[in-house]
Amino acid sequence: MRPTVHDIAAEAGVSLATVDRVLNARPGVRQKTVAKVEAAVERLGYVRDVTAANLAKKRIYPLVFILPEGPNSFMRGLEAEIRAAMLRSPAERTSIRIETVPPFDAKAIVCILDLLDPAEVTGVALVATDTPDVTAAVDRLVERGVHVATLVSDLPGSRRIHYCGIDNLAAGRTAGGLIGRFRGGRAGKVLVVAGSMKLSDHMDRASGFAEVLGAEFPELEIVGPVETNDDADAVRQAVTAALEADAGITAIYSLGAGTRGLIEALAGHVSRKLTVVAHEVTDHSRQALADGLFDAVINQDCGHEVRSAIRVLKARSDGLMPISAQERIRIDIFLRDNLP
Amino acid sequence: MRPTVHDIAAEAGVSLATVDRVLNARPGVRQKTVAKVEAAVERLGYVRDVTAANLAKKRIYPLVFILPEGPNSFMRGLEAEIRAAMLRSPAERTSIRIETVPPFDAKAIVCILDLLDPAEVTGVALVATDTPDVTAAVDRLVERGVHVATLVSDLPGSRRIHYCGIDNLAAGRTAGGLIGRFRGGRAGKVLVVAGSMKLSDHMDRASGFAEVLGAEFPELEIVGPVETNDDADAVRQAVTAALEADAGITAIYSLGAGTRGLIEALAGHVSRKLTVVAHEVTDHSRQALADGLFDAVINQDCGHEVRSAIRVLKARSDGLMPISAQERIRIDIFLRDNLP
DNA sequence: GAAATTTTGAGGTACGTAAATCAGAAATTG
DNA sequence: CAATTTCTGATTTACGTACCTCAAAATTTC
Repeated sequence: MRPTVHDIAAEAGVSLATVDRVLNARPGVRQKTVAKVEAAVERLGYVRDVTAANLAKKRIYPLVFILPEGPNSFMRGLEAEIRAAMLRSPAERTSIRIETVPPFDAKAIVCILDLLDPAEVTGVALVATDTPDVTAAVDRLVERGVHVATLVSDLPGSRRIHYCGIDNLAAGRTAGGLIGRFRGGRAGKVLVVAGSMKLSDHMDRASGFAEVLGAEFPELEIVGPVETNDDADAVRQAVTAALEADAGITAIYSLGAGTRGLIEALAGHVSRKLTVVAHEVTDHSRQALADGLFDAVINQDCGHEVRSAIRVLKARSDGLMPISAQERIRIDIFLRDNLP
Repeated sequence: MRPTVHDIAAEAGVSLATVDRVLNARPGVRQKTVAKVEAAVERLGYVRDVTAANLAKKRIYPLVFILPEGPNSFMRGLEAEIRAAMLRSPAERTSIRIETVPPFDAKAIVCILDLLDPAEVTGVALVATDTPDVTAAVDRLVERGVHVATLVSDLPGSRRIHYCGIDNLAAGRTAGGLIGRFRGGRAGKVLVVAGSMKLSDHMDRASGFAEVLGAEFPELEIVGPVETNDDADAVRQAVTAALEADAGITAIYSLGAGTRGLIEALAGHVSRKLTVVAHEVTDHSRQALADGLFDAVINQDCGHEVRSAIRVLKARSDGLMPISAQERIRIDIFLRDNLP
């Protein structure tokens, strides 16, 4: 049987009340006595029963998710997963609020972060552009005692406790490896379509992609990246223009959103037999895979990301470390043959 | 606030004791009263607080994992994950026992299953060959009230409550899609190396692979599958023999274990520039990817599988349904570019 | 060394559920 | 209608922890 507070009290030769004071960092215990209790905890290998503690505390974890509004299918899928998690709130002792902000609007994010009350929120998960003001706002919030996790796109220099998303450098490299192998050594140009280089995930994907093409597939030349702000119409126009301007383009790597626009542009050039790799499984990309318009789609499981964010934020609020392997978000590769 | 048993008692106009009798299916309650309580539960949307219940019950979940012994790296990785889960046992209220059996030894599995005492075990997760005697033993165990989950390889006709593993038909299709695209339309033969057709996962992979090649890549002809019982030496001999016998082989799909043998065989034929897809990331396959000997490795995250098995078996013991999306094991595709 | 302060002990209640006892009420049986 | 049997209520203890109060002990301060 695992030891309880009673065992600690007996082992340390103090009363239950003192053990409680030490374990919960309450004042009024001499340093010498604190050491005795801590030694007993160490000796017996005591670990607080979090479920019993939560029951006694009637603890709930108030969490806030911040993500962009708008038609972006991936973000809406993410939101759906958050809503699914909200349905499990009673069982998981969470209380989740969703805040949406205009896409690429750093000021709006900063504003929300600064208005959060640490007394009312224990953790925040946010999808953010990697700009200095957002990083600063995150750091201010962490300073005020709120745990912050980044979602989908990281803020590398910030004090966030965890990043819930895929390794985007590896994702870009994967795309490079796939396109390179699919082209089978034939020379040509690859159009790279991105949303915004202010998003660290897009930056990383572009870097990883360029790295692999440079190292393993020198016969492929990169065109771009063109920035579209993840807007489908902008993507359609940019891709159409590029394809018409340059007959040497034989492949496309779309590392951002606006997949609908990409599909519309491709529909006008079916004869080109382009190798296409895009990101995120949505209704559109799924159909494009099935139709043979896309060769592969790189995906991140947003359900996993949301559940991971909740686990990590809860664990940190309890002062625990999460299972790191469980929190690693995998890079999923879908071909038409393994669509779920 | 979510309703408690007290609220149910008040709402139904009965005592706490009666609510308890109904909720825990204890005898001595008239059908009419049961209905009253159930109606109150329905009206208030009561859900039992599992953590409080477990605390009161001092509940632990005794689980048994059955897996093959021997040098198979994947199985040893699986065992390592089970041992990692055992370290979390105190917090997760599990008590896990590992039983190992000789590989492909159906009788040994049957023997262990039949000797399990339902009073001492609530759930079993096993890696098994798909043979009628194992299926029958699983059904007997389920009949005796033990929850059974299959791990890695399924027992399709059995009464197991859950299969913790990838969709192997889709995995085979994925391998087909990858090899087909990597070959870029060039005709040739693909050697398929399997462990045993008595394993449903190997069967499914072979079927999926053949399906995609037949439908999408008719220029590729399948040789095999050759069966090696997942023995590395047998794999080496089989692959070496096939490569020497047939100069038309341009690709290999290794859908079972014994990857070391495959690598040794390939080392003697580096000039052939074969397209190779294998299963499971291990030290060997990781090195082969890095060396460019393998083009892709299809993987299943055994940590996820173990955690999923534990969650499912626990949930079923509590009469709950797990989050199905969380329990779907993804097919991971690794290129040298996205190795973790 | 008395007074003030800090530290500690003892005991209780609570969280939501499980599980038990025992007395009393209701229904069924003869 | 009495004697059973079946059902129900009231109450208690327990799980492991949190948090509270009050008194007693130990320590520090003057």
